[in-house]
Amino acid sequence: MNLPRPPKGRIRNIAELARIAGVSTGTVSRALAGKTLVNKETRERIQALAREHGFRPNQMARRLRVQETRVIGVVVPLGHERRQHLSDPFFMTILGHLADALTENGYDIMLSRVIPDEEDWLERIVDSGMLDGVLLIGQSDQFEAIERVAEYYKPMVVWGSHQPGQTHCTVGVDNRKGGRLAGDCLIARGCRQLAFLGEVHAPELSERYQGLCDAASAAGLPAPQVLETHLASDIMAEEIAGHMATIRSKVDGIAAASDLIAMHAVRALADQGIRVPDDVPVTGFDDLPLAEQTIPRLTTISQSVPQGARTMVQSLFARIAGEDTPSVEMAPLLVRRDTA
Amino acid sequence: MNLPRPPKGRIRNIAELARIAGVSTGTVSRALAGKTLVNKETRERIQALAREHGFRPNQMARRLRVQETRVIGVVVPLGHERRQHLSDPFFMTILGHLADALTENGYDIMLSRVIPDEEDWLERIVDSGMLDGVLLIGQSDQFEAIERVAEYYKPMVVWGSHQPGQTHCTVGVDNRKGGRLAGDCLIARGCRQLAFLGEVHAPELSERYQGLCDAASAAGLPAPQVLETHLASDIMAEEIAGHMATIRSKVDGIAAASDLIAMHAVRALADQGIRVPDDVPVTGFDDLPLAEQTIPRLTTISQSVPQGARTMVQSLFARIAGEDTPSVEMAPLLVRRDTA
DNA sequence: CCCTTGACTGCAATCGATTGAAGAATCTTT
DNA sequence: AAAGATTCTTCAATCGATTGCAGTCAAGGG
Repeated sequence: MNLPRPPKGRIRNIAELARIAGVSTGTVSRALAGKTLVNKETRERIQALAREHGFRPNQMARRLRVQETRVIGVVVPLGHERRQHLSDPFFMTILGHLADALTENGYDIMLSRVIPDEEDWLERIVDSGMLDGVLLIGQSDQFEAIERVAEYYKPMVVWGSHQPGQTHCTVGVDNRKGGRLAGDCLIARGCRQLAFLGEVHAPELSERYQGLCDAASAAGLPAPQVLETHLASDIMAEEIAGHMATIRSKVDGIAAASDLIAMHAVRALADQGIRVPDDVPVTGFDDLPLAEQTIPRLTTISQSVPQGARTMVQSLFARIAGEDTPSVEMAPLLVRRDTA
Repeated sequence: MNLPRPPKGRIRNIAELARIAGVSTGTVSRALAGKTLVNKETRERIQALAREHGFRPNQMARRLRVQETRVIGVVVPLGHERRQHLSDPFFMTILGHLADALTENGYDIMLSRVIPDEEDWLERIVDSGMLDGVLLIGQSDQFEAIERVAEYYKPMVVWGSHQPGQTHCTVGVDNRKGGRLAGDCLIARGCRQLAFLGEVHAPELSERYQGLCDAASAAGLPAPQVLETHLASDIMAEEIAGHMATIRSKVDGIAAASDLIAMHAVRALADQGIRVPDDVPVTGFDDLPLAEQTIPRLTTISQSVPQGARTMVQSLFARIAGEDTPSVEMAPLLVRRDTA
């Protein structure tokens, strides 16, 4: 049961093992792979020898040879918002679910956060020869680059929004409809002066704002104003606090671009003695775990992140197997909790 | 500025590129690496050709040859608590910070969640030949296995607690002192009947409980009771709610094993009309972002996760360079917020 | 005019495995 | 006992790069 503490005279490759076993490298390779092609006795003898010396075949070499890595790249492009970090709760949440789904299927994960300075950042990743497939979390402002690569590189699935006629395969929620749901909810509570708290440079967020506008115009209200906020959490808190200090009587309902933003908004309002939702209702977006963790719990638009992650992984596996999978657009869902 | 949309007749390796360039593979290799050894004109011609055909050298082959991967393994062993998922907020938080530090230094990250079924799970990882170094998040119940590997594999740093005389290099907080701080804080608020909410199977958590006992005995109080709770978040919520329903008048102060547990406890207490901190103060442990995101904000013991992550990465780089770094034990810090 | 030097470029070994084809040894079958 | 079938095992090519060493060629020096 015990593994040998100091693996004696370290063996570096199958050639050395072959020498001390008195067989050829081919036999060793097959023996360690458990192939029945080699005699049971020699096979077990070689395996015992390998165990004894703590030898394990070099995966880099094996993968080079078999041209299959069982590694999936999970890539977060930070184009429009460079200061945003991986520790962002949305990334972390979806990454956690992707990781669970991938490891359960025996794949390793290579995690990259890239700042798309070089135009060919994505080509570098997919052509590196290190990956069996790629999952992109968010399109950022890199729609063109993603399309270009999708033309020839099939095993790639992107979390983001779907434009008519696009080549690359996305999984995501209908952001515009999500924005609409948030707007309708606020209006139903009697809000007349809506505001969108976030930014509108990334396509996903801009669509959420569009949806909010849809709701407003359907109710005969003016277009909601945009309160600009960066996505990097270190500066976000102050910015939001600043906004919240200026809105008295100008805004009576807030649709935030994300749960994180909503959370900061609720906190800033509370600090100013403005009651949520009685004075100003607030909606989030994403339905991350944190939406349930705040008190009051956030009313928010659910992106079904766990389900989305599973869908991405399934779709990717199908693509690795050579199939061509369509984009999936999930329906957003209003989750009513305590803030609106 | 525009990359070619359909990279014409795909080139698969430097040999093909060499052929159409009319030079040898050696020259191509050197040219693409930007070595001045090759004539400026040929070099630029080859680079242009590569760009034109969208060719990029295979990293697997290169890394096999140069025996350096620039990939760091980040490994989460789930020994005693198999149901725990990667999406756990503590993992995600520290992973985010590790990822930031590593990518800033040009390293990629290979993420593995392992369930240590096979005794040699860690050997498999470090001997895979795919990694320049390994960061382990948590020791779980795998102290032996980690020690065994640390004997011969140097570039490894572990987040966890330090036992006297151990071989492997850890970075972590003094958990016992942390438990003591939590206990002292609760006692100072007048609590006489403390409880530890969590589990005591992993060494880190058990030390936190020890610290709590230290505080109790220093104040002449009986040993705090342990309210057992799993770490997997799906079952945790109910379990905690169950506990909270039974403690009336038996417990007047709760030290939770983590922020996540504390958060659930606060919520469960609130649902029962028990006020926090007025009726029952609660402390967390970790000081994750979520501790600030709940309302009320959690009073908690800070593990300085961002700093710890930086320390791990620095220490690992030193080890990759051949130095031998000592373990680092950081001092925990009581962060007073609203729950105790 | 020969020799040295410098500037490139090519050759071929190497990293550490996998695997098809061919060879050797043993066993059947007639 | 020869032919054929089985069962292992070895040989050598292959995956796609990198790099020390040797070779070529032209310019410059004596």
